[in-house]
Amino acid sequence: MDIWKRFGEKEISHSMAHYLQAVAALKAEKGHARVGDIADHLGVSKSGVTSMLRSLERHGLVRHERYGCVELTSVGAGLATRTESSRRVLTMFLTDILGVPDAIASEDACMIEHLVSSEVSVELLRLTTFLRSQHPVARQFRDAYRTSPRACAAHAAGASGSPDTCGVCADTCLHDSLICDLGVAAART
Amino acid sequence: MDIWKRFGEKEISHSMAHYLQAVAALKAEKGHARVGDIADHLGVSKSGVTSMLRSLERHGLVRHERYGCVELTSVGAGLATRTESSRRVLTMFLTDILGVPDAIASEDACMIEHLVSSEVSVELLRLTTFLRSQHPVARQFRDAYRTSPRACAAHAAGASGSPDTCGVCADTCLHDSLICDLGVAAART
DNA sequence: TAAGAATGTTAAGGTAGCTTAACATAAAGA
DNA sequence: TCTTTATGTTAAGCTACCTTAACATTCTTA
Repeated sequence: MDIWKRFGEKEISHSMAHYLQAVAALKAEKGHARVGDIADHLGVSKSGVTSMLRSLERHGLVRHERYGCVELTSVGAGLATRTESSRRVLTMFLTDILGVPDAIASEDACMIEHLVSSEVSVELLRLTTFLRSQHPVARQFRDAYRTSPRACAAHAAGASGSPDTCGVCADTCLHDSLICDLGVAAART
Repeated sequence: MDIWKRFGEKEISHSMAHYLQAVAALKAEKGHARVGDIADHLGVSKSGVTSMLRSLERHGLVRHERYGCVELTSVGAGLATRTESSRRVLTMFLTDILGVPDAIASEDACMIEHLVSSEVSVELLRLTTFLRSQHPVARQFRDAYRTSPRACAAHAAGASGSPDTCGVCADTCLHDSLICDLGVAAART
């Protein structure tokens, strides 16, 4: 049970992913990426950028010489592209298939874009493409799903929760536990 | 464009989420959670547990007195349950709907369980429940989806990639960019 | 071409989350 | 009770990522 510890061992951190994407975006937008541009783009200080660039350079993801422009290595560029693609797929899945509001979809996608394996991203792309398509089954799905119950079917039925009928929730209703109001903000103050 | 910075402002961090789940699991399993148990369960040092408990106490998520047992507050317990539920829903979606291998599904779910909003978790539960159900449309979906093409349909067609036909990929094929071999490990050594 | 503005780096410091080593407390047994 | 063992805490130090303040370099322009 040690998977959780590998969080810090991912190929790139959340910050690194966004620095790489910033460099790629600036390069595409204005032809070059400089420390100040990156700082503005990400809303961090220039000194923070300098030190992150040192770290990215150590990881072989960018090239940067003192007072010069920043370039992505091929590995860095690949990572930037993959993260960006992952974010796009996630966002589209969350909005178009799950029907979550744009703001929430964007935020969730931003948080997890760099943590989702390429296997999952690819399958998510496949599912999203399929369910958005003109395939007759996809059309039927969209019609039927719109009216599908919001909560776990077995428990939503109200009938003293016969758990066996719900393979997802098993013995406890996941729906309720997912939406409980935690009031963490209040606890902090 | 500052969503990305709120990564560190989530109600709980990855580590905190797993500490809370560990306490809940130990409490359920042996009736109490002590520092050593938590350390063993998570594979960290006891001193690390002590200091994390101080932090969790500051956040109002646990109660802990010197040399005593650890208790979850109601907020902490709610957070533990929600994270656990989120993980279960994610894992089931990834394995049963997307068809990703168990090991990858577990790892991805572990990484993002605490980062996914409850809105998304709830909708994911609804979708998973529906697609696993005996609803005729769900059955048809399972039959049809099994043979659905693995790549973005428009690009997979091979035909000089007419992008307009693929609403997901737009101008660049996301499928290819998601699976590129990055060789980051190699770059590190 | 020298002054001033724009840009970039270094230095020092803060939080989070981990480590090991040394120390403190509690529990058990002779 | 007194000692041994189990358990928990403190101290010091590490990396990552951010900050501000001070300093260095480069660009621009008069």
